[in-house]
Amino acid sequence: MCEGSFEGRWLSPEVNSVWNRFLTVTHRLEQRIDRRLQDFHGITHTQYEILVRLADAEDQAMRMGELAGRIVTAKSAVTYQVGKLGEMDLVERFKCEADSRGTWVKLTGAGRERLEQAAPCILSLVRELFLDSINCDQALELTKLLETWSANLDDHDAADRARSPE
Amino acid sequence: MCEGSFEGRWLSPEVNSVWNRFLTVTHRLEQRIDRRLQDFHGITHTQYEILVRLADAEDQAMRMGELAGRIVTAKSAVTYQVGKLGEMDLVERFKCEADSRGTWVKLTGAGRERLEQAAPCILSLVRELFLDSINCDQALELTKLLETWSANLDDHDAADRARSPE
DNA sequence: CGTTGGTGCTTCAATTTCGAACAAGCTTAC
DNA sequence: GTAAGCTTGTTCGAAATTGAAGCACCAACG
Repeated sequence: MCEGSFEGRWLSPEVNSVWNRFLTVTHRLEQRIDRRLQDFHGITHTQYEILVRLADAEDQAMRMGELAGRIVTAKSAVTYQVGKLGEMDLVERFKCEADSRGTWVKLTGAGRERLEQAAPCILSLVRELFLDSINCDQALELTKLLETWSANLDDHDAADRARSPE
Repeated sequence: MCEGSFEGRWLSPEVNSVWNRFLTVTHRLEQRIDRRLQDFHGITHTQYEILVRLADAEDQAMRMGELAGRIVTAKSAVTYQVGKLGEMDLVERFKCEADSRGTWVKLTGAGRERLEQAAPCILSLVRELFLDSINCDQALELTKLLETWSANLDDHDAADRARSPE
């Protein structure tokens, strides 16, 4: 990237340290958020993410599969967590009319309430740790970076799909 | 602390989407790396991280606690994974002379070999997905961002430590 | 029709992670 | 010295995550 084509087996030290820092920072961020959610709101980060996606969705409802796609985890994990959220009455399941294999998950009133309690707390943490301390230019740059990475990952996924069906 | 006075309860949409993308991208990156490590080299990402840290360490050895600090996980998880790596003979444990509560973990020859096999594969993936597609300025900017976040997290940890001992 | 292939979700066993409780050993302050 | 309090690392049980296998259903082509 900076030092052009790069035949060595190892990354140059500076580059390696960028990647290490990246891993460390992301882990620490998630840990922080997870802890705060559990301490103050009794849900895990995965559960919170589910509530957020549902709240954003049309009709506050979503299909299991799409949910699994958005938060990035195995489908079986979503089944499990939606089960948990169901026990807490934060979420409800409905059979899907159009496709009877399918399941809709819908935010309940209690679910919406819980989210509205938790969200300001978490969002202020996100601002504090992640966003407040960066300026406009940096935010713009970050957005670009994220888009780049996203596109790279998409390419990679596409390449995989192209390879395996053979 | 969480529900205090607070009028912008929600992040603005653009800002929110930065955070969401960030979460998504980091998860996808880790997933990719994990899969490649398991498919081609028979170790998980956590195990790989342990090997990397040990290789970087003086004498290719490290104390359990420091290891847990570097890769960001619970101490018990490190005990577990070092156990696994021990079974595979990639790592060895030694009692610590200076402090007999302590344990040293040391990379074995086989461990070093395994790492040298895996590293180019993983690093090229990291380059491909993460680093190649960004230019020098962006890399610089990213480094700054990571430092900022790191510092924020440090402050936060410090604030915690200051609060709890009371 | 029917049968073949693919999809959506769940179930299950295996693995991993976490936090709390613990044992053992250091350290400090009297 | 020794008692009180930290630190280090492990153990334990509970929770979460994963991938594979399975089940029920759709779609589409003969």
